[in-house]
Amino acid sequence: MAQQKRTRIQEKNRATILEAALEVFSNQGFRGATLDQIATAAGMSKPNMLYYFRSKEAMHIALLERLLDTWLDPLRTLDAAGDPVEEILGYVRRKLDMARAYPRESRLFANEIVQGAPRILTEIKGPLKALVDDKAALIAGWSAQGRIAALDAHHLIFSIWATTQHYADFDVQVRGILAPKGDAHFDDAAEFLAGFYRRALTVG
Amino acid sequence: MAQQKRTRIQEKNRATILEAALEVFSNQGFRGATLDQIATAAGMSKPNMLYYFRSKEAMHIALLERLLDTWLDPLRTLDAAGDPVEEILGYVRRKLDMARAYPRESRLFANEIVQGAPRILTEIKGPLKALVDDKAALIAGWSAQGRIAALDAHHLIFSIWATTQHYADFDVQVRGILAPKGDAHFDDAAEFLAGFYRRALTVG
DNA sequence: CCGTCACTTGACCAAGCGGTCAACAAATTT
DNA sequence: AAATTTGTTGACCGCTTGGTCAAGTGACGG
Repeated sequence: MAQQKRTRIQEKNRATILEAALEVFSNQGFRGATLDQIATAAGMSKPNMLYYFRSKEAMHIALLERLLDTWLDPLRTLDAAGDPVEEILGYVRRKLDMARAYPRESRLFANEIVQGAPRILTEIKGPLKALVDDKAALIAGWSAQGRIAALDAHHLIFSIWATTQHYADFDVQVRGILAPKGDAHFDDAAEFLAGFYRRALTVG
Repeated sequence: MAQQKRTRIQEKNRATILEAALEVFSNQGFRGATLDQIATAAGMSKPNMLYYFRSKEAMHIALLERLLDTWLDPLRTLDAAGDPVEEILGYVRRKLDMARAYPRESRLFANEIVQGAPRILTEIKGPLKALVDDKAALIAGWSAQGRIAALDAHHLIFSIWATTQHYADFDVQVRGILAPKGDAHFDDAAEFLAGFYRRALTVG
């Protein structure tokens, strides 16, 4: 049943369900979400929803799998041939754009990790670690050549994840503190991070 | 009932329950935690536990209240009289020490915020915002005087929160990627962040 | 118009949940 | 040592939850 041909109705309904599940899971967490909430958000009956996904967990797994792919794209495009500082700044910008465009995906991921990543730990230790190690080696090379400041590449990547995803995951806190300023805090963050990382990376 | 005299037994049992509740809430989130889990962790019966806290939510609120106080201490000690760069670096170090010493508290807080901070939004918009605005003004002053680089003080504070709490909240991810390295990643993080923030803050 | 198969749902169920209660045990006061 | 208050728990309750099932509807080829 893994890779069967799917009808147009199946394609559409599965997409509708995942959209609704993302909305609910990202706001309430896995345990906090209920099938009734998701069914209501998807505009269909609960049994019908379970006709497309055999369980609540199946929806969650489907979402996480779909997520990891797109989530790592910004890092994949880090180019060994480019200018080191500009490459890393570009990565920061792409990651922040992603947090702005897909905050629900970011929170879904955060929820999963904070609670011990019970469903994607193997993905983290496998493909994710492999990609990060690869790009960290690239950055470490730049650092060793003196083309960027001397720093630990893994922790640099962690800091980029942390500072960018923070604006999606901790959105209510950011808004609460920045209030009554408007919705421009993502633009302000982009400007701040650009200057910040440029100074931190530039050698000498 | 707010500030009644409490017997020694009450003092001890309430502490035991909160310790158990912190353990469970920080790992499973509010909805994911069950009273039975907490009661088992606390080594007492469920009704007895509810004799000390009238509801699950009461435990959660008690934990969050206790948390916010200590959580903001590192920021409070930011001293206007000190050297700007060293003061901020000291804050980074204290915040990271806190993430290392109290990861459960950090995850409890993260869980709450990620899911919209339903129980502490007023605290965030009130006392937390007040303190942050105060210290941000101090940092902005340093920045305007050219004693640190030109940057947005609020976003600097956000970046410090993000980079330090990341090591507590996303611990499994950090470990998964850094494996099979040992437990020294907090020390590595401290070294990385020190150099990183020093370069980012020092004026050109 | 019949058979088949994808699709849909109201009604239902068993398990897990937060919380109550009555009865009992242990301290503490008198 | 009686009386009263404080601490403790097994049994239970009503509700929510994830998931099932039987019965149905609709589409479509022959």
